[in-house]
Amino acid sequence: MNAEQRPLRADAQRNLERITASAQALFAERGTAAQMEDIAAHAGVGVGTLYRRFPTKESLLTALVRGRFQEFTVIATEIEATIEDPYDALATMMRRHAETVEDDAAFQLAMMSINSFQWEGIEEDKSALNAVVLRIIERAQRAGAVRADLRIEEYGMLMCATTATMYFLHDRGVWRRHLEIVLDGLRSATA
Amino acid sequence: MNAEQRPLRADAQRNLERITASAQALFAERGTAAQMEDIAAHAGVGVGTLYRRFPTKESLLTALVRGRFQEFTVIATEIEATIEDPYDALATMMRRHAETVEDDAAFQLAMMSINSFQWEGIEEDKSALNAVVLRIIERAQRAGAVRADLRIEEYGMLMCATTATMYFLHDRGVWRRHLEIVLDGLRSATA
DNA sequence: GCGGAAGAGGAACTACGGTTCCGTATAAGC
DNA sequence: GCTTATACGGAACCGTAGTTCCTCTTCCGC
Repeated sequence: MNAEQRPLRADAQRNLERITASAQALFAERGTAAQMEDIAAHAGVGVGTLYRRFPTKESLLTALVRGRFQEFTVIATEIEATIEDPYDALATMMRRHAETVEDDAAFQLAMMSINSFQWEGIEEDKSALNAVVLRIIERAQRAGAVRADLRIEEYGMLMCATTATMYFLHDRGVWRRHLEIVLDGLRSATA
Repeated sequence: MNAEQRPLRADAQRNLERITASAQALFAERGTAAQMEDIAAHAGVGVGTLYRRFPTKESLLTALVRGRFQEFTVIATEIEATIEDPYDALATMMRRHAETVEDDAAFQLAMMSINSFQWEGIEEDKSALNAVVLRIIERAQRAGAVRADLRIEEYGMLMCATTATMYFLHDRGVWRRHLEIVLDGLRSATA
């Protein structure tokens, strides 16, 4: 197969890093509308070089999105281990996840469409995250802090909604308000 | 000025209606990605004819969006006059507004970007709607049914979020779940 | 140092979709 | 019926942005 071939040549490695960084920066700033030529220029390479590493724009975006998405799992795991209070753990996770997305327009779009678009290989990442999130939700439910009818699939939905307020409403901070209202809505009716 | 010129020729009037209906149908089904040629074909006319009435795709979309947006005001006004219970009025308005958007992908996108995109002339429609919504919100607040810190600008934000769950999550009904949680979050902390 | 495989660059190619243009058709008034 | 302003159709045009391709360069093992 196309195996893990020998390491990249030194210059290629260097360029790959610059490309990745530039792509991250431009996608964050301009969303998925960022152009391949601009990314290449920003990285100081030609488009041909860019296409050698990432055969399509989508593959470039996907690589970046997966990388950032995996941070979600790291964050959730860290919170699970750190925060005692079951409700606080859930609330903090949601806030931290939203903050992760805050300054990256392309990532915002990716998060919203995570369930309606085929991001090559994202399914693995998604189930890894789901496992941790599920534990955090169930812990909060067992403690009676969160409505019992909250289902794991709804986590993505709530994040999608929160992210939309960032993406579409260019008013830093509104999303916090949305999340606050949602969190209030998640508290047990009998709290 | 370009005044209200004489009425359209009979055939032109007929075509205008078919164009409007086709555009509405295709934008609803395919979102803003619906193509001008397809719309013309669906209406049984050439693109030239389409462009005679609507000089740009954006103008066509805007006309449709404004039309649908105005329904919002009608709905809100009707609810204000009909529903006694202050909380119920607010909740019903949100549900009805969301339902209005439900089967129209382009309109969903328009609603989400209503504050970040220049929809020619939408400002008027927006302030007409705002007046009614404000009364409904304040009535609910005076009754102590809804958190006192809810601000009128947040209505659009909540609808944006709810709409996003329709647009991105292709699961009819999730949005109702989102709205339910939000509505719970809106109830007075002291309710 | 040399040979060649791996890499770089960027002009050119392509597909797509909105928009224009103009020759032809037709409604509507005399 | 005739005239003409209005309208129609759709091929052609154009800009945009992703992708390809081919020539030239550079790293790296012998």
